[in-house]
Amino acid sequence: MADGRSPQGISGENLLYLTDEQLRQGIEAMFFAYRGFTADPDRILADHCYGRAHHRAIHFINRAPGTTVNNLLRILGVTKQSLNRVLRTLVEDGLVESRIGAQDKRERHLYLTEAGAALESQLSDAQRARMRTAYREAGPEAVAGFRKVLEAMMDADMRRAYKRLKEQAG
Amino acid sequence: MADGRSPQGISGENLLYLTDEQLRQGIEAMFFAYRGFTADPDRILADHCYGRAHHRAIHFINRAPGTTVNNLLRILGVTKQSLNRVLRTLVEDGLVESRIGAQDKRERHLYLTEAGAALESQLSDAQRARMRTAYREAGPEAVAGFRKVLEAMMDADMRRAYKRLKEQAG
DNA sequence: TGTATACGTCAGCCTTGTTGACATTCCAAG
DNA sequence: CTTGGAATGTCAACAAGGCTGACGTATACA
Repeated sequence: MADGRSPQGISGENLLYLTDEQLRQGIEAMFFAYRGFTADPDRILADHCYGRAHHRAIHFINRAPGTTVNNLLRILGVTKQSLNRVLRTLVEDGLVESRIGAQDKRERHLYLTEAGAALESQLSDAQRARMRTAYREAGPEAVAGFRKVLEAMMDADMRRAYKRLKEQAG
Repeated sequence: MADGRSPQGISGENLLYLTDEQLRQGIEAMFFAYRGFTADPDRILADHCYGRAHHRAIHFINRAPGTTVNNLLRILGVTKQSLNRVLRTLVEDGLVESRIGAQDKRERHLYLTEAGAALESQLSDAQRARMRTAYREAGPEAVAGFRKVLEAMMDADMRRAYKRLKEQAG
């Protein structure tokens, strides 16, 4: 690895895209792209005195209405204290509704209110617009590859969560 | 857009990958993948009592040795106060050396020390390993598409910074 | 009845971002 | 030579959003 090549690059096949330099460019691309990815929602959120954490909660509540707190916790990968702080302000501000479960009354099922859905679609529109431009610029084959690599980059449990969401509404 | 299709999806061409649902899946893929992307370095950093901000500084100093603080500031997109705090601890801990500029003595040129380079390569190895696995799993065409979409997702100034780094050491 | 689960909450800590104010050093233009 | 502005560093204060630990309540279930 000290020669700037991955072990695979040395063995037989011509895997130039696996050189350390190519991998590093991929790493930097992820870094810079993620900044672009969050830039538009961040601006909107700032106007509403919210942060990225609120966006994430709103996004996944919209994606899976009626989801429980525990479920959301697993998807977001934060502690319940962190999530609760965000969730509490969203409920107080009337963007999220928390309903006690019908079967299991310990659970709280989360829903966006009308106001919550309005903010969600404002954020979502902005982020999709960026995505759409990038997708159109890159073309369908590139998009397929993009998603393939991203999926391969996820931790196993996140990949499961991702696929579950896809099937749910795909 | 209320019908779940992008405007482009309606006009003539069959651009199914631009439906709102497809775009949303891309958004979620970015979110989950970025978690995986940072997971390995984060674990290593925690052992050293550092955070992601230290990683970013170390990465780009390694990438462009002798870079100035201002240059780093632009690349990282944070305030000088934020960067300075991180940089100060790295200098105090002997991972980064800050040399006063030869031509312009106001500038500080940043270099990794041996210890800094050691941590950099530990972090880098871990992150590259994840990237390599993902790349190998997805294949060369997917990788090309991945990078194409990421580049298209960046803000203009970040795309310039990204390309400059690529040319520098590509 | 006792244990486990789901959720909320309080307190405190850390990292990492922000703004504002101010000092220093130095280049360059007048 | 002086002065304006750029590059850098530093102090202070603050906020978001992570974290841990501890504790309480309601519910479910064996």
